[in-house]
Amino acid sequence: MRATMKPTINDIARLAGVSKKTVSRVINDSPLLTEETRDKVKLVIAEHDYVPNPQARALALGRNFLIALLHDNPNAQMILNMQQGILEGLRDTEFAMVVQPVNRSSPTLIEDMREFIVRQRLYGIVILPPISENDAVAKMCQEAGCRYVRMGSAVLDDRAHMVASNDRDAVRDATEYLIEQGHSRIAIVTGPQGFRSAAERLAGFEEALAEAKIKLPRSFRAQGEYTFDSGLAATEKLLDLSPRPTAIFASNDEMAAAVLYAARLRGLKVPEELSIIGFDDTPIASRVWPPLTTVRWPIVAMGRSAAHKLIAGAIAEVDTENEPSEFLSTLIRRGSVAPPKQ
Amino acid sequence: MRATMKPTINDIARLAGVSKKTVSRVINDSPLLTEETRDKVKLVIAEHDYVPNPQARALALGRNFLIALLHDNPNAQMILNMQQGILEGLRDTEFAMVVQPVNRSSPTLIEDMREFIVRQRLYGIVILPPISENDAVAKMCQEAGCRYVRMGSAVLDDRAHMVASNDRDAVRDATEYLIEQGHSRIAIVTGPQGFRSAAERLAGFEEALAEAKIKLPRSFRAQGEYTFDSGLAATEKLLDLSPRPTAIFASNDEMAAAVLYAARLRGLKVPEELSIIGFDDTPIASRVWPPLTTVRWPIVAMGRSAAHKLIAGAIAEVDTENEPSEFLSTLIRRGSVAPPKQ
DNA sequence: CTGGTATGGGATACCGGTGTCATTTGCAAG
DNA sequence: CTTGCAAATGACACCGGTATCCCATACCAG
Repeated sequence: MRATMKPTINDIARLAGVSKKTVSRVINDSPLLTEETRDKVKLVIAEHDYVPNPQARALALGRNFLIALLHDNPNAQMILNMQQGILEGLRDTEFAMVVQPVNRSSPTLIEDMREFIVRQRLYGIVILPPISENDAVAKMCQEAGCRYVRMGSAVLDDRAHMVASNDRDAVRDATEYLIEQGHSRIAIVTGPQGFRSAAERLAGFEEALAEAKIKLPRSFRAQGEYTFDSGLAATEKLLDLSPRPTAIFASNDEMAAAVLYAARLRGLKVPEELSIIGFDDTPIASRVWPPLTTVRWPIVAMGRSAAHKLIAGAIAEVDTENEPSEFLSTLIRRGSVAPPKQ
Repeated sequence: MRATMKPTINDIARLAGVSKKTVSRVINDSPLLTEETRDKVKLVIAEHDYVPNPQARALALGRNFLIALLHDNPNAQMILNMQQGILEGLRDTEFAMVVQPVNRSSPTLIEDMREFIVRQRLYGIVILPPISENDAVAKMCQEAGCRYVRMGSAVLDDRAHMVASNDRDAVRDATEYLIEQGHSRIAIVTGPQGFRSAAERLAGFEEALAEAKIKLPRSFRAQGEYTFDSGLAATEKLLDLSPRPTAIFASNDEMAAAVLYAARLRGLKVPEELSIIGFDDTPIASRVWPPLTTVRWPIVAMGRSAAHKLIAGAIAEVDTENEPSEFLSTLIRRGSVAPPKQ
């Protein structure tokens, strides 16, 4: 039915009776054209389903229309939501999104990434935590001539390069909620050493306790690694204490699920004998019994914002002015928190 | 330090004292070259970190080096594993992977997809279930001149275009396991109408029961939609029955988690009073208590295979001969199955 | 009527590769 | 010492766009 060959700019130029440069001007919304000429060309373009070849444009313009998502993160839902957000931000543009997981502990990390960026001539790159906390990576992007935006749990770069949630405030709120419920023996399962998000969440937790003049014994701070198994081990230690905590804040949902699991293993009733708050609001939080009270951060909106920051300048409609660099999280109250029974 | 500009083929040609065509031949492993020339050029390439511009190659060759992953699926872990598999299959090639979610129920689905394919001049496309079951989509890919591979739970296209698990066999095995344990009142929460995977899983379930001469009352077949909430509603109906089933097979883990949740709501002990088997082996299966017995299918291997099938021919090292078009699933035995207590 | 100046639009080179075909080189046979 | 032929290399056009610069026309003032 339709032409079997994709029409090129030359075809359109010939059919419209103009030069290919004029067609190019129409495509690029050049202001130098008569309305008449523009309409004439646009009509031909529409009639023939003409789509400019992005490879040719990329070659001529010296930049590719590819945004990469870089991650080294086990949280599938988070990555997928981020993908969704970025794609929303890229909608109706000619940009596409490529996804690239990396290995944080690889010794050739920086070189591998540079190779990837150079190979694909990437236009921009969104870096997810925890690797986004690595300044060397950001520096390399800069050097490689690739725009970048870092996602994170605190602002660690200038506005243009950062989209952050405010984990500290969110955890402070969550902890205050536990305190309001009457808890005073509150423990935390922290995230891994060296993770900014882990540090921020711990800081928020400590701030809330300090403000309420509640002491945090060293033993109430158990180290986790953001994984289910590490959460399990950490919780075991906490529940072995005497007196044991009446509430536990886990630095992510994966570990919060582990806290719940560990409580079940010992026959502890949740939330009557142990209150739990998690972080992330992944699907797992609402699939366990009881459903977990947790902190939700606006991943999709943050992804959208990151995409906008990257392509601002390339796309006329996108302006980065009203893109915040910090997003607010909210506490989702479900069934895993209750006042302590004395 | 390093040259600030990326070297081009002309730079390399000049520095090596050969024509750019010769450099091109080196890049493409042409057999027509002297070892001497080849080595000389390769040395220069290495010295200057030269990477051919993929956009230029794509333009000259008339095909892009982009593989797309198309999905319309709520299962984040599955999609991410698939991404991982595809990227493994693409490793050390110049191909990159772009990700594109679609809306199955959009009336403009086919046109949107065609637009996407044509716009990006995609080299190939991996289609995930359930949209992979849509023959119109496959036909459109064909027409648009885009290679495709469909993932699915049964073979519904020729070898070259299909990577499938065998859900029917896997569910038959799982059901037989329940029967071996002594269950005879076994119910199923099915997947949504019109999904091939749902039909296959149901078929396997029915085959096992028929073989064991166990009757499947109509009321023991509750319709779900692969979502947690639908699984919850379906389970409520099953548990209202009298006598109620002693075991439930849920057609995916999300719904299996809902079965568990529903059992808890009524104070039923799992697995003592109710055995549960799920499907997918998503992380949630091992995060709930008790951990779910479930069917695991080799998503990563399947993704890798799909990528290989797509780029076979483009990459010398990849041959599609030993790529199976059907992959086997395995039953993962955890804690949600026990003999019925009479 | 002439000359100056905007302004729309075209000719041509160029982006960085690849295909085609011509040319050079090496070496055995005549 | 030619000639013949195959192997190795190069010249040049081309892929489908964009940038630069130049020309044609229209409009205006003097």
